Amino acid sequence: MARSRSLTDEQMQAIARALADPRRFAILQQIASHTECTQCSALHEQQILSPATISHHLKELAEAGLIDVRREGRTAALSLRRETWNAYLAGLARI
Amino acid sequence: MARSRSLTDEQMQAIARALADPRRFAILQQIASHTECTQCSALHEQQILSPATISHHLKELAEAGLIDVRREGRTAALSLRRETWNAYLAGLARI
DNA sequence: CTAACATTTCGATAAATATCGAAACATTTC
DNA sequence: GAAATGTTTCGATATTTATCGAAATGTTAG
Repeated sequence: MARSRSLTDEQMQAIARALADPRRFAILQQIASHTECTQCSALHEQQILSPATISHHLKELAEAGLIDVRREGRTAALSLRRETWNAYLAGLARI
Repeated sequence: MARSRSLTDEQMQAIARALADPRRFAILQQIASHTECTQCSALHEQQILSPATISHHLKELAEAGLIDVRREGRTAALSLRRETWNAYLAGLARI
């Protein structure tokens, strides 16, 4: 079980912002259900977005702490950080 | 217990967008903990925002289904719609 | 009905940001 | 090391949107 300490207001906001864009959220969903998204290009095909834009969104998600990006050469393993995700849900629930 | 049916993607998005702005989120929090926010002007004093802007944010929150606004003359009762809120949390949890 | 108060609408502005093409940057494989 | 493949950075653009002041609208009380 992930050790999720509670998030600061800034972290909460960063995540809320990251989730606000529909495409970005779609990307996150795709990563969460890890269906073949070991690369940017996989996302590129499924979403109708240029590699540049995908790259930008992945960066945002990573900076918000929502995903992990492990690069191994030309491949990448994208994964949802459940720890952050749960902490975010917990934060919202505390409203 | 409110019978919250699950939200459409559009509703989820609308809420995510509504939560993305820090001021708006602060307003929502204030409403949720209903400390004396029976009027726009109360919010006006606590947030550093013009009435016009508060009004705008309240509209967004209402349109996203996050709050109820019951006006009674010059007073208003603002309240969090727990039903929507829970449905949103449930939607996110389903990722 | 008028004065006082509270909120919304309107119009404008400034800041944020999603998007892309092209160029630069890795990394692997031949 | 050159070609191929995949990703990021850069610069530019267009859209969105948060914000406000001022005017308009509504509501209560004298």
